Amino acid sequence: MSLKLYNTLTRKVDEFRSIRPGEVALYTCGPTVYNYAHIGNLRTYIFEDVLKRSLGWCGWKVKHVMNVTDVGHLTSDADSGQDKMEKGAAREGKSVWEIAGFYWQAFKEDLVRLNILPPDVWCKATDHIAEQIGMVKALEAKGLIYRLEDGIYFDTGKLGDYGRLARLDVAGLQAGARVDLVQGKRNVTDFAVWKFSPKDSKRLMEWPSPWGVGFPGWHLECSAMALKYLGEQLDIHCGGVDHVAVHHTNEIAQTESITGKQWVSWWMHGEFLTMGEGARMAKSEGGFLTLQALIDKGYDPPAYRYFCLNAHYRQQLAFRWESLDSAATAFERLRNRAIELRQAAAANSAGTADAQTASSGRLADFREAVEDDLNMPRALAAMWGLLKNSKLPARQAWADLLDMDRVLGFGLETIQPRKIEVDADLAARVEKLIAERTAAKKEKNFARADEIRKQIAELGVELKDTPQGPVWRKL
RNA sequence: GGCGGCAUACCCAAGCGGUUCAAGGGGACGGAUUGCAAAUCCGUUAUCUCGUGGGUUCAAAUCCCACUGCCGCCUCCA
Repeated sequence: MSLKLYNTLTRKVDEFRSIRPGEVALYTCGPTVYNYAHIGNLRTYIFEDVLKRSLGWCGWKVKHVMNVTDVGHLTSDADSGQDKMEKGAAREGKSVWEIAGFYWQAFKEDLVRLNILPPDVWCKATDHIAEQIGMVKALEAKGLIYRLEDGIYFDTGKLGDYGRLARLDVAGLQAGARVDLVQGKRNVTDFAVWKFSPKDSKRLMEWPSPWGVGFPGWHLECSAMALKYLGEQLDIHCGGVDHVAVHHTNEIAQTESITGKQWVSWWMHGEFLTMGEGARMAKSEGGFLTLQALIDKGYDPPAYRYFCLNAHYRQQLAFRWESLDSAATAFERLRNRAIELRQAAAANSAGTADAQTASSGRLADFREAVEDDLNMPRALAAMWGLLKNSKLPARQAWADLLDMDRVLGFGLETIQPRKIEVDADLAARVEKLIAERTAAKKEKNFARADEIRKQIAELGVELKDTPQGPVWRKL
């Protein structure tokens, strides 16, 4: 049980130790369900999945909580007064609740398609309004909040170490702030813990509170739900790097103000997937790639997972189609190799002592990579080392591969050959051509055979002659 | 303006003081196999080299400084 992890709090890689022996309380920031997740979001969830699997693989029992932000919060168009949820609802002519339900479901499906294990607890912000109001009350009792026209704000100036996580230079922020100052805020870094509904319009989502009708500030939900499900101290809290400076910093401020204890031992952040051609992938900017878009282009979701695992989680990764192609090819080889190995293993007897040794060497490399701050590129290298080792008895290699897959999460145990939906019409045409070609081959009329193969290729079908006869598949 | 990161072969990407002066994947090329292909297997593909220029050190891709280029955050974007 030795695992070294980078901690944003200390900016160092340290050996992970849980608060309670053998158990890990893990909180990961979940999606705001007003639209589909884009592949950049998904990269972060893949990283968190690898973290969670690695903890389990190293022997910890993990309790994982993930929130779902279904409360509308403000868009970046500060003056519009509309929030993302309501905007999504207006766009699609549905209620905010329908929107939230729909995209949450879509998100869950993405997780399944990427072999991301679901959390033990899903918690929705709107199911925890009372807890959030309770936190504001607690903050009020400590004299840490103040009231402005549009909401109740947290006074960050009262905290000595505000911004410790992000190492914020608060003075510097004030000097160079390019954030529009809310009128009356005492510090640039102050943030809303409760927002009032606009006087002239009724929001679709709003709740009464001791301070007035409105809705909770965004940062509050994670604090409230993490406290509820994981207690006052938890081991690891994750999210995207963009959350370091604001969201997580504010979560810490609120939570630790209330409990008086260090809340989170380990903060971990996944780096961004960037779009090669300058365009940034952001939900709020309209154009973004979803997992479904990749599928529509013919990629299998685990190929995207492979693409992500090929780079370290703390490294920015530029999305390029050719890089994805490269990952997709590698993943197909892995899939085929795994299927062969599974079949061979079923027929094979256990290995010799020598083979056992060779095998444990590979596993040792793999373990070292995992334990070194989740170095998946190295872990994949170890996996290929195992697959390339033809001396290893199949049963042994298969057992080791499955063990590695507990971390990698490609679902190799039950993986099936890639199949692409083909309509019956096309299938019939291809079969007919193949029959003709087989006949031509029998007569040694290879020119004719090649011509037919060309015709088949024009239908977007790849034809292979195997010892078992011709095999085809739609590309 | 503040904070942070990155520059390694054709591409992606590990390595972060010596113990391999550089993993793995993709691609390309050569060979085996094939009627020819595909798939598969074997081999080759950074050796005045790790953006450039200095420095530290017995020793640097790995540490320090400068420069250049790129990227991200500081907006309720993962």
